[in-house]
Amino acid sequence: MPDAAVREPTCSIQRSLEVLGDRWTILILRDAFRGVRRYDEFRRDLDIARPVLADRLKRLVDHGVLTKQLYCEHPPRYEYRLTAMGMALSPTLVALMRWGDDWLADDGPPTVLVHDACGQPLDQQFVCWTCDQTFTPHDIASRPGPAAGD
Amino acid sequence: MPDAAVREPTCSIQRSLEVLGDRWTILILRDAFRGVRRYDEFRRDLDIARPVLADRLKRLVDHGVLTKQLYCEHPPRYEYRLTAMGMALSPTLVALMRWGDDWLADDGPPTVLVHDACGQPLDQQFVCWTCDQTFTPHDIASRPGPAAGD
DNA sequence: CGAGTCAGTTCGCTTTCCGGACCGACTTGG
DNA sequence: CCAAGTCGGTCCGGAAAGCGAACTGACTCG
Repeated sequence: MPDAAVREPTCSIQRSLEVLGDRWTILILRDAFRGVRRYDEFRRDLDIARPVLADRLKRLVDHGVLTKQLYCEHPPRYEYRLTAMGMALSPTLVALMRWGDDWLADDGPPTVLVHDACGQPLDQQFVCWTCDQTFTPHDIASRPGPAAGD
Repeated sequence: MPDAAVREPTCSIQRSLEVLGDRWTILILRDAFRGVRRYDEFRRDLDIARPVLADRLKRLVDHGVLTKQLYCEHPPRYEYRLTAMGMALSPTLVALMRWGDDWLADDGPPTVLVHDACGQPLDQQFVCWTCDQTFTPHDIASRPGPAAGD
């Protein structure tokens, strides 16, 4: 049995958490998906301390999840928008929200996500395009990928 | 002095984060999905400080995400297993993992999740059962749910 | 009997987090 | 021109959380 000395970031969940692994960061992104873009808007909505918000926004920009765009020249004012990388977090946030809906919301979901085209509630599923079917967590297996260490 | 009742979260993401919103908690759950069940196994794998692990396991058990089951009478030994509530976090962890794969893993994914039945990589999609189709984040809308406050 | 395992708890120390105060650029009103 | 207000931050000291090391206690194994 080899020692656990080989503690490298070889896990994608761990890598993701290095960017998102903090209570405020996820809430900032939730707001971003809702359309919030400005420093003060985030601050008022989240009731977050100023230094913490500034730090989290900077981290997210540094990681490429948000961009800082000039929207006013005099005085210089910026807004924070989701990049493609940020938009790609949508499934994660949706999954988190649905879990809260299902297991923590006694009175039913406060907000329901729907398919824009028809207005019906959306579902989130694992899909196999080969078998052309959806399936449950129990039918998931895992195998080493291209960057498998050992 | 802020009233606790007013600050009660009306957002399912926020409620979820009250249970999961901590770097270690997610990693513990990742290990649980991998089949890790015992205190010392978690500790060695995560290289987490003992008091922190004990606290996180207790929190997860208190919230109903894990159960503590006796697996040895003499001496009494327990193992931590995912409940249905815990298993329901699967889409969240899969989404996190895939995001890391797509945006943070330069050399490709270290681990690939596959459909157990056929061995082909799985996909995760938003599904509308009314329109009988999958769709992207851009086609999501939201509306107030049953528990919409104001 | 002594060493080892498993599952914790207790104790200080250190790092990180947080909220309030402060800062600077600019606009608006008088 | 000066005063007040807004926006987007930075700085600082106290509070909380994280951490490693040591200790406990119930058992097993040789």
